[in-house]
Amino acid sequence: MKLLSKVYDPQKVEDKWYSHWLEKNYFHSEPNPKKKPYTIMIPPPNVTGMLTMGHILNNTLQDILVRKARMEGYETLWLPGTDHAGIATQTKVEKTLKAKGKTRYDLGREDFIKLIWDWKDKYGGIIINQLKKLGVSCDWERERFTLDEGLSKAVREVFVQLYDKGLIYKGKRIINWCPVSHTALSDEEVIHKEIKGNFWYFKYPFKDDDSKHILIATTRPETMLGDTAVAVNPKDERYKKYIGKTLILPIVNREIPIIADEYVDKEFGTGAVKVTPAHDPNDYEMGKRHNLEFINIMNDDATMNENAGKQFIGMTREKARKSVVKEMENLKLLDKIEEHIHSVGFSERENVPIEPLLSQQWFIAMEKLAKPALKVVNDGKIKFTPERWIKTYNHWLENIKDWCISRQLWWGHRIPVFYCEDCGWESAEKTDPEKCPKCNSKNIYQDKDVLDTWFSSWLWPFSTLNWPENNPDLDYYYPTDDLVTGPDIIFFWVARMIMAGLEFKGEIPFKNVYFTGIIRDSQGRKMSKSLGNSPNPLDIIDKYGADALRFGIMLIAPKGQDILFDESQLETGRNFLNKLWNATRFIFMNIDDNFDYSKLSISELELNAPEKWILSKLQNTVKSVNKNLKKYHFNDAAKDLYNFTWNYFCDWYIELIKPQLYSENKELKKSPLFVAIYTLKIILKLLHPFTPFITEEIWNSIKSENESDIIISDWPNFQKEFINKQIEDEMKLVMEIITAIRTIRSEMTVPPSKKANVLIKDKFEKYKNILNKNSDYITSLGKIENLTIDKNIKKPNLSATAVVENLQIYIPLEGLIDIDKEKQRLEKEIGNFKGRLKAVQGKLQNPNFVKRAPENIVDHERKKEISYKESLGLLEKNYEKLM
RNA sequence: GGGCGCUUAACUCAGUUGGUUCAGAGUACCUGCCUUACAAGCAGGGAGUCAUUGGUUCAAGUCCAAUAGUGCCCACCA
Repeated sequence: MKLLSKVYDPQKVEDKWYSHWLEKNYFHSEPNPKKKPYTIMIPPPNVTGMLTMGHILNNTLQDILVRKARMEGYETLWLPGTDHAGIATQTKVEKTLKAKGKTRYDLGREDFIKLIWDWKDKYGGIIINQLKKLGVSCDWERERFTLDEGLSKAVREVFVQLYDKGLIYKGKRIINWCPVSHTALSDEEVIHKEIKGNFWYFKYPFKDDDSKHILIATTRPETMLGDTAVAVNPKDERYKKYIGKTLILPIVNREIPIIADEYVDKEFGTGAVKVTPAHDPNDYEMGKRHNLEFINIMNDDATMNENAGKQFIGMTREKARKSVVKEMENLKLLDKIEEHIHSVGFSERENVPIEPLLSQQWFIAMEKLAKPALKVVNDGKIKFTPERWIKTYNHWLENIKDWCISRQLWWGHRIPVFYCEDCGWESAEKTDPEKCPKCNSKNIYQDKDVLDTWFSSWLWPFSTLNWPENNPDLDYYYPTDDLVTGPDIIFFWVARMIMAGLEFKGEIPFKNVYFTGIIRDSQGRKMSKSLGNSPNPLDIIDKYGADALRFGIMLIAPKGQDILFDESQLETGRNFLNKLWNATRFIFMNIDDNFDYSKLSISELELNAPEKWILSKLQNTVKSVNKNLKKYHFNDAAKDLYNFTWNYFCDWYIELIKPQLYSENKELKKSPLFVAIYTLKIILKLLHPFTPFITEEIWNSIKSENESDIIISDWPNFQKEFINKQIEDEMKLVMEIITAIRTIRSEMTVPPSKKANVLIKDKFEKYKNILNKNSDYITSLGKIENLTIDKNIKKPNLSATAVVENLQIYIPLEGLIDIDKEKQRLEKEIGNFKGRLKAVQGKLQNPNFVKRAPENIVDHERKKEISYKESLGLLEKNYEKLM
């Protein structure tokens, strides 16, 4: 037995056990044909990442699933890793260069990449170490990185397969160009925001007659420099006569045609649209339909190029906008400016407006891949929790567009396409060719672009198991079981993993997807660095301990709803663990060193009512926790454990057995104490997935020598034989009596130190047995001097009364009783019962209710009516006696 | 413009299959307690027209519809 401090101190415990678990290799998994596998692949955090509250939520959930599965006897693998996060990482390292006044171009591609690898080796482990603080039980021997050798191989295999099938293609399209990171982005990496802007009305004069003009409205004046037409709706009577005529584009003085296109909305703006095919997706489509010229007026960084005209070269978009407007004003071609709110695409990473740009990029044709992915989810082969995300998933996949996968970055998987300068050969290759297979020329080069980070992430469930090589790990662990992730990456990641799993592995990648909520601050705002409202989880762990953080988060995290987080909520978790700690201390204090409780078993003990009762309640809890975890109702499971431990075990059971524990007769304490230890041990096991550290600490001080660490102990299964409904009812009555006595004492302000006499009148001797059996418990918890139970008791003068079922409780309070107070109390109680009676009678007087409601419901209402009437009668009698 | 959520006590939220201890928890508040496990505690208490309106039903926080407020996602309206 150990001495335990009065307050639980996580700092002393957590690191010790994490090292212990690692030393014992409990987290490591190898294929074991005798066991069923249970596998989770971690959503790999960015190497650049720092632990956020989102990670805490997500990884606690996974750890709960994993630890439970491990205890249940599955061969459990939780495979960890990090994501190379193309743009984020490259930007981060470029910033360190910039501080030295350099750019990546000064270093050149090779050296720059080497620099990022150095950075990764130095800082990439930070988030992993932070996760370890949380207690996650990942198999660190299997840690992977989306840019490591094995994953690169998988990426290349996939690229070549899709290329050879014709599903990867190169094309000139309007893409989202990020002018800060100088790369194309996929549609998913663009966030639309409502921006207050302007509508500028410009006059474009006719070629034949420059006194006449057509009025157009635009939100982006600077793009007029690339206009190659003006479009109107063919049915628009106002403009019909002008179709086919030629305008002079001001400033540039280019001749542009007026074309007719259905796309144009007659009602919007002026009904005439300037067309800039190289800088707007819709205009691009129109440009193709009408064979217009595509004039790109911008450089990669969204400054103006020579096509924009000499006076604009080098200007930023913003500056060019002002210049163009001014110039138009000077030319007297600016008609008016109106305020206009419209949506602008922003780069997700850099938070700057993206530029739609015509550019040569690589794409994946997605439609074919999407179809089977839709099927497996809608057929229920992959289950989503909460289910409603299926709709979002369907909507995206049904309207899926081709995925732009090329990025003009240096950090990432390079596109494995090779070209021959001499004969024009082009091919995707699994290994770097030394010469052109067609003409033997050595004049070959590889595509300069790299792949979107998600191109490696979407292979994560099987690339981490060394696909494409056939190997025992892949056979054993794939498909994985659960995926836990946020709904914000349902398109980026979840949908694409499903597509990849089906396409390349021929099998779903996971059976269940649990979508967590998003953690927000107490005002409902998203946590973000710029707002400074994102607490550092490591500080919280220092303050409360990882267990309290885990448990606290689980208590407030409802299924799939967003979570408003406030640090004070974690106090509940911390207090709970302290309660558990102290309950343990209490038990320890009562264990005699010279008695070995591990030699006892429940079957050979004689159990009193409280023992039977707590064992029954315990099994209810086991059942409920298992049910809730199975349904991913983590907060309900946490609440089950909280309520059982605090309200049943501590508040009632331990209090009930105290007299026996303090008794001189050692025999008397054997059975209650053993049941206390037994119950505590099961609580610890159920709690272990939620709060691994404290449970391992307590477990190791209480377990018998032949038992293992709790982390690999057996998970408690429901044991029906302990359920005892009769005892539960009995104890409920006893507890109601005790509470009634306490209430009177409290309301009559009888101090706890003053013992009282209590008389209980059991008129019909209905509860004689129960009362006799449990009178000691009532005496001790009610702080009673003398307890008298009889069928013939006369209410003593000046006593407070209460009614439980049809028992009357009298507490004589000579000298203490305040008649007015007691009257008030009784009036309140009487009012209470009258209300209830009225409600019940209302139901019973409704003939339809009696006729149509099921019999047991009607029966129950009748019983209630009788009982209320009885209680009311007794209360009223007592009230009258007071007068 | 479409889709998906949310609205229950002062605050943050549970409430699964309509019925029975279903009107709850934690925090906060009030009263009394340093009762030898725990003041991060114990005992007791007050507090809600379950957003509004209508419908289905013997019976509605619970199912349906509409409305209001609020949040998120998707969508090419210059």
